[in-house]
Amino acid sequence: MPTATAADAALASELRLSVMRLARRLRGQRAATDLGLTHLATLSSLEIHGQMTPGELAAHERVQPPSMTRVIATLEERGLVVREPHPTDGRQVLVQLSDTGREMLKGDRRRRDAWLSQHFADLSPDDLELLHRVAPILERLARAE
Amino acid sequence: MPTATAADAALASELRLSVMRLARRLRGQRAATDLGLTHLATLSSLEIHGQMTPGELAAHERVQPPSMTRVIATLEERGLVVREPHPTDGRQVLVQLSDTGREMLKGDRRRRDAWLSQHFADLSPDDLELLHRVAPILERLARAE
DNA sequence: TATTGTTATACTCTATAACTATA
DNA sequence: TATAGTTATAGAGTATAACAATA
Repeated sequence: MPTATAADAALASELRLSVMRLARRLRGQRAATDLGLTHLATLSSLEIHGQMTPGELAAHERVQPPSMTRVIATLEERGLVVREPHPTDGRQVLVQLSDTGREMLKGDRRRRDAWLSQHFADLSPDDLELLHRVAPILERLARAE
Repeated sequence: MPTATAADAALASELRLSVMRLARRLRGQRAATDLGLTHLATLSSLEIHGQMTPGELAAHERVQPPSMTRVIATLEERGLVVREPHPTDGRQVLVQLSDTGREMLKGDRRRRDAWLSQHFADLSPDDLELLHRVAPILERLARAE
């Protein structure tokens, strides 16, 4: 049935453009913390999953290991994460959120999302409900193989 | 009512992370054309709106004018757009899609969206319906003041 | 030998500031 | 003077390739 495929392609195109434009917009709002999005996402991952190795973080955030090395270096410089040697494998490193990082993350969350939630005011309750239901779907797409 | 605000903030946080992760994922798929996302969005805008000035394109794509200058230069180098002097205002320039650009855009659309629509296979019809309804909302957010 | 992480290097995208040409 | 566009320059983020340390 070619109709379904064509509809999918049209939806893909529309969704893709919207997501990219919104992402670019959101990227512009990061000035409040002066941390990049991968930095913040990395902190969030550490908050959720506890300590992780650089390799795990790289896989989780979908960046290459050298990129994660740099992200971690920046976070460590600012005292937001702590690096510890792995107890049994000398090659590996364990990264975890510092108390400073945890507080910063918590205190900053409201600010980080201020722009977006502020613009929720323009949306109807139905639209908000829709966003609430669709967010996990976008996350699934982002994490798909 | 603090509940609504807290719920909005939580939704904002969730949506923000999902959108950014999906955007990063989509960015990685651009290899097929080796053109950046702003380049492709610019071509799309020209396809939809016809000829536009660099300033209009910059405003539409939410980038600064010098960035759009470079985007246009790349597109012109590849013969995808044509620059013409403005008929009445010597300061302005009109940019429009070339035939090559139009064909490239058309022929490339399927490939560009292949990754995304391919992953629609993992979603239920209900999820797809949700995505269909949410795309314009994301676009509205992206274009909000 | 294979794996984990890092360093060295380069590329892409975007921004701000300064400049040119025209209105 | 003000506006449209461009050029010059810099910064952030990411990638690949080469390297070091450990398993």
